[in-house]
Amino acid sequence: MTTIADVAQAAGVSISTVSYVMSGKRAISQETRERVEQAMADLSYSPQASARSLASRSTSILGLQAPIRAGVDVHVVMQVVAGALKEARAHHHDILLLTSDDAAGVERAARAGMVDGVLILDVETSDPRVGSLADLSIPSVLIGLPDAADQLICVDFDFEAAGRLAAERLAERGHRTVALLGAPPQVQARHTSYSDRLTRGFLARSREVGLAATVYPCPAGPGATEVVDTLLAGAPATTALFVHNEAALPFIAARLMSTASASPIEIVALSPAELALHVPGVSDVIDLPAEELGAAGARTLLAAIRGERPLGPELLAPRFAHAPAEPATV
Amino acid sequence: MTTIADVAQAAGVSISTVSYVMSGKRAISQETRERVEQAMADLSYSPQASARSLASRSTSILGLQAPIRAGVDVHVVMQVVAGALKEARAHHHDILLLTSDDAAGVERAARAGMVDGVLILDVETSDPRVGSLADLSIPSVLIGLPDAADQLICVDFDFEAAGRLAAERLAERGHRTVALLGAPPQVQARHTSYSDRLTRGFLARSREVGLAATVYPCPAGPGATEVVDTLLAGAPATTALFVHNEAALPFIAARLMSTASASPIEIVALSPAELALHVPGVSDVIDLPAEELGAAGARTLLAAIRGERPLGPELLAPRFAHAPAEPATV
DNA sequence: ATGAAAGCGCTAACAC
DNA sequence: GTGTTAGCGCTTTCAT
Repeated sequence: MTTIADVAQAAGVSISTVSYVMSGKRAISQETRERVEQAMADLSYSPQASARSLASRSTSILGLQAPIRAGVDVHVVMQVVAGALKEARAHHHDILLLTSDDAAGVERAARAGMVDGVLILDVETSDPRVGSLADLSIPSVLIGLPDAADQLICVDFDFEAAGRLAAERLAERGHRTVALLGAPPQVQARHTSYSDRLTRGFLARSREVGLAATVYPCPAGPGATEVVDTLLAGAPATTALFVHNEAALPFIAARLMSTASASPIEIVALSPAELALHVPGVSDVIDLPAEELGAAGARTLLAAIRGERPLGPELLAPRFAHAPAEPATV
Repeated sequence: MTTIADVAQAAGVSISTVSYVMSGKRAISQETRERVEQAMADLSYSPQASARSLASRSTSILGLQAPIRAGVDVHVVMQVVAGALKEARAHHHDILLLTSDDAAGVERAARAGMVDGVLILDVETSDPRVGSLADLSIPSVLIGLPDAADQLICVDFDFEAAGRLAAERLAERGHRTVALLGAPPQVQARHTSYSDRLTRGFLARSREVGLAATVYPCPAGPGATEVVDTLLAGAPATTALFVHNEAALPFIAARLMSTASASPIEIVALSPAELALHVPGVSDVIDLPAEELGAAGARTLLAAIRGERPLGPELLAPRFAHAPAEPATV
């Protein structure tokens, strides 16, 4: 195992010089720097993380608590994690996986000094995990928007704006009676923040633009088919659907296409773009930028670790995944 | 921040005594142990991971390289990760997420002494990542079975046996012409080890039991419907399907049910049990024990870190997810 | 059964 | 611009 002392000796300098070459925290002459870098390469030296961390009191590791829970879309979670990981690595940080749904795990990692900060995914409206977060010695960032968000750093997709955007688009298209097919029942029952906000935005804007709107929870998979049938039976005037449920979307679309009807029912989906763009029957997709969300969370956490505090929650604005049907010149 | 010195002082003992109380590496009198434990609790002491790791030259962290790649079933990956994480935590270890598909990342973490071992998921038949693994200073365990598996520790589901088991079951049921609907085209093209092994076992045993069997790659989602149509058109004698593709399964099942036929086509699925058990039209499910696989991988890695070497690859035997349709008394 | 002390490999004052 | 050195908080010999 090569140590910093080996490198120093090989380069004919002191160990602090080697250290400063690595950190860039003080000026080094061009010549010395080159000798040191050559020595590091020759010896294929890697600094020891634990020693560095003990001396510097920081780890270059972010804790990540991701949920593995019923109804949570694993695809979205994976993408958020991928985005966070990518961003973290881009800033020379690693990610330690913390057991899901376990406030104690976060505390343990924080107190053992294993991580410089924690990123917490899929936070619920009243999440039991947020309580202990405030008196942690390290910063934390939530992806999600809990009730007690005031004193916490939060990053999320702007679900409320997405709901409004969908209502506007449906109204523009001339619809009068629409429905929101949302998250699975167990997610709605938990009052997951995003589901509530989406609904609120959709209903509010629908009212403003004169849209009659109803909301249905929707199970993933083939079960979605029944919901569609129930909906069409109960509200036959419905001419368009706003679907926020990637796992149900193909089934809903398939069901609508097989249901012969005078005017086909239109679908606007909120989903990761690549999952919904090619589902036949979906006319518009509001992208759920999962990877970007993870990256934003990591970026904000890194900023917090540096001591920067954001002013309020950071909400990613909704966007349609492809250009609207109107001419691009508008 | 409380240190071991604070605890020692509070308990009126030396630092080493506190250390030995924690590690249990030498005998401590009942009385002393209690005083020390009391002091640790009073001060709510957590040992500092980096200091411990620097002194002991081990981290209690497992590196985990999980793929986030086209065609890989995210649900299965998540379950494997969950199983590994659970097992690791049960043995007081943590998990560091390593960037996917990046041999350099594994090396970096190993050489920086960030992890005591690495667990590598979804290894392909000829995986570029396995080359550098052998001359790492720390042990590694593959979940998957690459070609050059001889010198590497591998854990996997026994896909070949699962293929045979499916063929046997279909033959028992009286079928004569069957088909395997497998992984998405891009996975098969990569010659992912498991896909090959499943096919091999299925075809070999089919031949032995007099089954005419064909293999079709199968895209996830609605695209699967077309494959079913193609198959039924090309081989109308087909009376049963063996499906290994969770994401396509509901679509395949739905398609078969809508295709009115004299005798319905039977489906045996290989899938995580909870995903397939309740899909209508699926008669038998061979469970893909994803979580167990992750746990087995972690367990084997922990054993390897302790210095134990297994003799050959560890293959989890396939099992039907629920009791066969025959009377339980048989 | 317990204590003293020498490191582990690095960072960051404090020199010059 | 570079070197010296005192820690960082633990584990683990070596003593007793």
